[in-house]
Order: sequence, then C-alpha cells, then structure tokens
Amino acid sequence: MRTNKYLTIYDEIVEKIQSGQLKPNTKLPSENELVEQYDTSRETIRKALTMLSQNGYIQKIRGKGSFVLDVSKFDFPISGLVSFKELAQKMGKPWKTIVYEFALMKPDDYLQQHLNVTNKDNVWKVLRAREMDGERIILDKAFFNKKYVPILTREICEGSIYEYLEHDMELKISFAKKEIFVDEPTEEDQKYLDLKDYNHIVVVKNYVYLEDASLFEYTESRHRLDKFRFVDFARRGH
Amino acid sequence: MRTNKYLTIYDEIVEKIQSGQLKPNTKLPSENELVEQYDTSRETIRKALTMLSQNGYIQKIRGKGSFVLDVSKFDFPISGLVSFKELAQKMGKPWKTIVYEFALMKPDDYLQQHLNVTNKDNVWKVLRAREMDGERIILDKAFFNKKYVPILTREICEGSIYEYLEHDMELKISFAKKEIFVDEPTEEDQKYLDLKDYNHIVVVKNYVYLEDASLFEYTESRHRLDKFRFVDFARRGH
DNA sequence: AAGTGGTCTAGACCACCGG
DNA sequence: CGGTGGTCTAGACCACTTG
Repeated sequence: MRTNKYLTIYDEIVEKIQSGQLKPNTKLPSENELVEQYDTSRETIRKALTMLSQNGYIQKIRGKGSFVLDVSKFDFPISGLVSFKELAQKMGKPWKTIVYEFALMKPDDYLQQHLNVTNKDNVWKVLRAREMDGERIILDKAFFNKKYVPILTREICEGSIYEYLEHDMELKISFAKKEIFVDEPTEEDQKYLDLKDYNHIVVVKNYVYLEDASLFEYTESRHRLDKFRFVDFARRGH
Repeated sequence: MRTNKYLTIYDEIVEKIQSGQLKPNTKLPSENELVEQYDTSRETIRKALTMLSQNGYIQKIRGKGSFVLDVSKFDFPISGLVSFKELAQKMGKPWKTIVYEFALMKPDDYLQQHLNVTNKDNVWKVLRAREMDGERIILDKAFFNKKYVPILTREICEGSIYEYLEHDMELKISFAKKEIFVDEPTEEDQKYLDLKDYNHIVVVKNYVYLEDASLFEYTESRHRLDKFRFVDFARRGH
C-alpha cells in the first residue's frame, strides 16, 4: 500500500482497467464524483487521471469525460521492450538464464565513455544469454558502476538482477535512455547465441540512471532478429 | 505565443536548454524563485517543471533543486523514431519522396481490423518510398480514414502529409502506438526498395489517434536494416 | 443551463538536503 | 536550521459538450 493519495488512486484505477472491471470505451466517473468517492480534492484526482492518460490507460475529453482506452490490443508492458522473462512466461515456454562471464574489471576506453567512469572506478561485467525453448536468443552484456552496486554475485546474476537492485539494495531507478538499431553479429554473438542463419542482430543499448541523475548501468542487449519486439505508447503536443 | 502560462514557461525553458543558455548539470532557479520571475503560483511552475522532467530535459531532486540533463548526448527527437526527413537533413544528404500509389479504396479485412473501419468506410492508401543518397531505404504504406481526412492529393503526399493534416486541416493528433519488429521482405519491398542483399527488414507499425481517441491513421514503415535507428527516453516508477 | 475537463491561485504541511 | 522539492487542499474562472 502506497502512502500517496494520488498514487493509490492511480493504482486502484489501473487495477480496475487491467482486471476488466472497467471496460474499454466506457466512461470513468467524473472528476467531481471521484472527489467524493475518494474524499479528496480535485487536483489530487486530476493528478491521478493525468498519469493514467500519460501511460495510455485513459483518454480525457473536455466537456465529455474520461474514457478507458483499449490496452488489450497491445500487449503489456504498454511501453518498452517486452522483457525476456515476461515474453517467456506469457508464452508458457521453458526458459533460463546462462551466466557466461561475471567479473569485476577496470573499464576500457569504450566503457569509460558509455558508463561515464574513469579508469579509477571499478565496473561489474555480466555476460548472460537468455534461453527460451532450448534456444539462446538474447545476449545481455551488462555493466554496473561499482560505486552504486558495491556487492554482486554470480548467483544474483542467474536470477533477476533488477529485483536484487531495486528491492534488496533499494536502488531507485529514475529514467533510462534506449537506442535500437541493427548490427552484424560479432564472434561473441556467434559463440553464445543460437543464431541459426541470421546474419544480422538487433542491438538495444540501454543507459539507466538513478534518482540523482547518476548513470549506474549500461547494458547492450543483442536479440536474434526473429524474437525481437518493441512496443511504444507516446502522447503528442507537449 | 501560447496562451497557457505553464506551457509558455515550459517552452521558454526548453528554448534556453536547447540553445545552451542553460547548460547541462547546472541548477535551475528554485521553484519559489521561478514563482517570482514569472509572477505566478507555485503549482503552475511545478506543472512546467514536471513536464520538463517527463520529457527528459531536467531532473528534479528533493532538497537540492532541478538540474539540466545532458540532452545533447542523444540526438533529437529525444523520444521516437528519427524521422526520414530529419535524418536526411542532419546528414546533409540529398533526399526525396517517391509516390508509387495514391488511391481511395474500400478496406479489405486486414485493414478493417487495423484501421478499425467497416467496408462502408473509405480509406486513402498512400504508398511511398523514401530515397536518400540515391537509395530507396524506407517504404511507407499509409492508410487514412476518409472520415477524418476528406481531402488528400498526390501533390500533398509528395511533400509532408503531416504538415498538411496538422496545419491546414487542423487535425489534432493526441497519441500513437508503435510496434517494432523484424520481418522478411515482401515482393513489394523488393520492388520498391533498393534492398541490396539484406534478407530482412525492420517493420514499424504505427497507429495514430486524434483527441477524441478515434483511430485515423495506420502506417506500416518498412526500413532497410542498415538505415534503421530508434531512440527512447522513459521515466520509471509511475 | 448544467456538467465536464483545463487552468490558475494562495496557502498549508511534509520529507529531504546542506551547512 | 533554512531552503529545496513533494503532496494536498478549497476555491475560482474558463472552454467545451450535451440536452
């Protein structure tokens, strides 16, 4: 349970939309009605509704009301990469993570630039392959600034690193920048992935920042062409 | 000049950041100082700052202040596809648009589903190739619901359709959903693109909605692998 | 005219950061 | 401790939609 009023309201409405309790194209209660339901002020209700709108759950139309958008057409997460774990679980397929490399290292020039560190810093390097249905289809090269991630183990890397960082370490992730393009496979790709005959690979570079805007992770995910998919929701007119 | 106070403030600060008048990692005036500068209330200032934060221009840190993020590292647009026109102009290369097909048609089953129309509606079909440096690298298949776009001409399609729709027709675009994946080239791709030996193609499906949440456009952009690029900025913790 | 969402205000209290 | 941003309130006026 969150302590924030507007986040609590946001969560409740998201839950109602995702569970089908609020159906697509139906009208939400008006802002004034919600003010009474939740016993709060209108600005607080509006904060929750604005967030729902920006995340693609509802559409607000002046003079008419707020309407539930059809999120089912697009698989969740409504924005961003369909993560390996979610994809595998949704398809009900067997999957696992294989750790090929786990080390504390000095960053080379390339990494110094991408992780914004110097050769005095230490960096965790984690090389993992994601296997689904018996095929290794994603190669994850992750680098963490040791300054922000003092402790990391091979065992953690075999599970969910993010669960560890966010829940156990209580790192607060604030924002991320992604870049997606297509590249030719490297020897590393050939070695650690079941590439079949595909002679290209989709690369996702991911820069992750903490609440104080410090860059703590740089990840390069290399996806086999046929298993790659990305969805995006974006509002205009800011 | 916008009439909204908070949008005016937002625009002014964006302009200062983009022009370098406000430099990365420097502190903005505090909210209370901005209240005095702009002679407004704190909530209005906060609305502008929240928008700046969500669009990746600044980072707000409690107890410390709001700081300018380094937006130059990532090419604009900070979120979304680097459009053909922008890409070509940035690289200073010659480019043009070739219209291969322009017609008003009855939607088939596939289109009825994707554009959410019936066989009683009419749909504009526009098939265009984007050429840069003498190579046709993007094939754009666009479909517009005639209900929202009553008039369209071949001449408009040779220029910028969006400029026409937003400025001349005054259509208000509200949000868009994108899906990105890799596919095998169709005969159409072979015919209208200079595909070289690439045996895959990056497909971007784009669903565009108006302010009343009505779907008015469906576009399928087919990019040659080596010329594709996508950047994304996303905040977490909603 | 009544109801809806959009903007704006003036003020309050809180949590966090720094000296 | 004073200054910062985060949350919340109660009220006002506006623009738009619908009957």
